[in-house]
Amino acid sequence: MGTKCGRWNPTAEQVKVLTDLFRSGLRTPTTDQIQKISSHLSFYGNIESKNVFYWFQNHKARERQKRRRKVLVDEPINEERFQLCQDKNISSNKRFPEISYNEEPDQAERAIETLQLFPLNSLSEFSESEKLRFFAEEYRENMTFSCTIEAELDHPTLDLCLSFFS
Amino acid sequence: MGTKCGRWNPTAEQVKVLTDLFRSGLRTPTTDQIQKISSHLSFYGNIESKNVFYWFQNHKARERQKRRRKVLVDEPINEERFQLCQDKNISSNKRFPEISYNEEPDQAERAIETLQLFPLNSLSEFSESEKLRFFAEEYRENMTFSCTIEAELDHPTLDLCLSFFS
DNA sequence: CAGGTATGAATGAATG
DNA sequence: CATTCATTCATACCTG
Repeated sequence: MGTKCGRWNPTAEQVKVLTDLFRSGLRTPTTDQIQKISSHLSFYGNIESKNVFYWFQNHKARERQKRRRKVLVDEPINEERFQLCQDKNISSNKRFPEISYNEEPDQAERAIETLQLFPLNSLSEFSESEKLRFFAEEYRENMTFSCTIEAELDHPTLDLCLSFFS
Repeated sequence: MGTKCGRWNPTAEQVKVLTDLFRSGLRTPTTDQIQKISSHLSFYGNIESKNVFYWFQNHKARERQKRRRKVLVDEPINEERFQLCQDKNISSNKRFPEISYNEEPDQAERAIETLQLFPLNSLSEFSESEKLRFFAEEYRENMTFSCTIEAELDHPTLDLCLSFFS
């Protein structure tokens, strides 16, 4: 338990709902949506609207950051390894299963490979393309979002078919 | 060795380079810098960008912690202020209407208590002195950072003379 | 092996 | 939306 209670400590159920919403495409909930989500999640424990707000802010930002770094470092080096890394993803964190490391069979080999692919002076080229990187992920932003989350518990379903386009 | 690869385990060389960079004044590297550093350090072993990111975050934060603890020892009076400031956060957020479905019974009480101990003007004053206190150590933050690390090995030098202010 | 410490990792909460 | 800070969790490693 986070006992200190200085800050919000989401329960597993709360995280699940939030994650489901996120995976369903919700990124920047409106005030109304935040209210409803918060109200719904209060069933599972203490929560405030701002917690929901921050959660989405953080989750979106970190998803972006993660991708930013992956694309530049992992992907170009070796796509197969990257895939393997994703597939072998084992939750190392009880609360938020995240990416995990896969053991590189040969570190020295990879290092050499990396250096060959990315001599220092060629790295600067990526700075440019870095800026036009992720447009695709934003395409949902202004779309109507309609989703119903199954709570898997005896709590009423969270119906988010809100007046989204008013 | 922690061959488990459950989490990144920096090699001595990696730590040395990172520490040298830190000592040279680098505190919060940009994404580009993180990329370059990570790429460079991959020569010494497996590493990801986020490892570099976390390393600087942690190192800076813990440096701050140490300094703060030292100050607390020197001036015990400040300790109370620190504790109170950290434990009881004033809920005076304007962005969030504080709909609060689960109101903490003693929240109002604590808020009053906090206000009594720290009238607004004294709080801001403290905040300012805090900033001043640690200004010295961060003065490099926005300055141009230019440093060349000697790797002491047969690996090419890491040249971080980047376009810092673009 | 137990307990403590150092530190990697994560994330809530801001701020500009 | 990015960036940063504070705090906490998790784990490697050391020591007795």
